[in-house]
Amino acid sequence: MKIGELAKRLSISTDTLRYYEQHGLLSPSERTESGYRAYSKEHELQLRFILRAKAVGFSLSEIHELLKIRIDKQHYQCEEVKSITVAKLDLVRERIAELQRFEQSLNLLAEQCCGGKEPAQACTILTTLEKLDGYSR
Amino acid sequence: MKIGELAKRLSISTDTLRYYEQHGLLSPSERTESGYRAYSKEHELQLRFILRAKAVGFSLSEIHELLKIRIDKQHYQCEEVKSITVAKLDLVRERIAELQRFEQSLNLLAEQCCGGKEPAQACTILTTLEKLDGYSR
DNA sequence: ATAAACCTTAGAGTACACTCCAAGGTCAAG
DNA sequence: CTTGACCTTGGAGTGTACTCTAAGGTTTAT
Repeated sequence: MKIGELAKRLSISTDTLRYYEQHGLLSPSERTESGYRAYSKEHELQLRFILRAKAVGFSLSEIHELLKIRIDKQHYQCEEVKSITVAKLDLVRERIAELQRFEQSLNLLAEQCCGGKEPAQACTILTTLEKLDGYSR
Repeated sequence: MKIGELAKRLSISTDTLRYYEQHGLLSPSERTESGYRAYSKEHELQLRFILRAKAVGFSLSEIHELLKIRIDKQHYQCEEVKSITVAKLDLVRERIAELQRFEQSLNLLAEQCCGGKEPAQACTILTTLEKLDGYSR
């Protein structure tokens, strides 16, 4: 399978595929005589794994860790896979909490503001941002 | 007030202050004879505004929009300020929803996995990522 | 035989918000 | 009068995940 076909099958670009190769996520082991990348069925499975891991929120470097384990399963333990997952879960939850703080503040600002054609001189959003105490992260 | 003093007062770096200047967020109007930046009380207020806007989640380019309004309040309306805020709120909510989908998936993966010393060959996280259907976005 | 559609590489560009560096000028204290 | 703490500039580097470009080689269909 050449790069264009694999890309089309999984709806990604050939650029992305080359990028993944550069970053050690998916390297076709063979080339055709003319130097074209040749991907096998197993490469397609690995790419599906990558895309699914991305879809649940893993970054490429986390996926890299997972791939090392996937490729050499017998030398790793469930524990290690789970700890990558739990670490990611913690990260995601932290990020959600941060965004929820933003949401709260923004919602308050939006609710207080009349949003009308009044000149912005007395806009509560502006004045609140001017007066608000503290701005920790 | 020289750059170092302002930086210390608001606990940010002088690099950041110069960065904000380069990006049109806060430009000291004066320089000392020797070319040092001189900030006024009003500059400090504007910087507080910037930091507070950051603290509620606005990006620097959104803050740029807000500053244009803040500086020239009489030529803008509440409506415009509110629409920037609501647009940001929508963005934040979208991002939260995405992260919550990640959280759901990751949580499911983590819960299913024994997390023990068992070899990773039968790890449910790995097998689920291999089997899972679809990977939209 | 030639045009279209594919493939190759290295390298630059994107967005975001800094952060760090080198090479040099200025200012206050001892 | 020198040391150290400050200030200046331009430019490069960071991390993430691509995306695009140029300049060229290959394959396939007509």
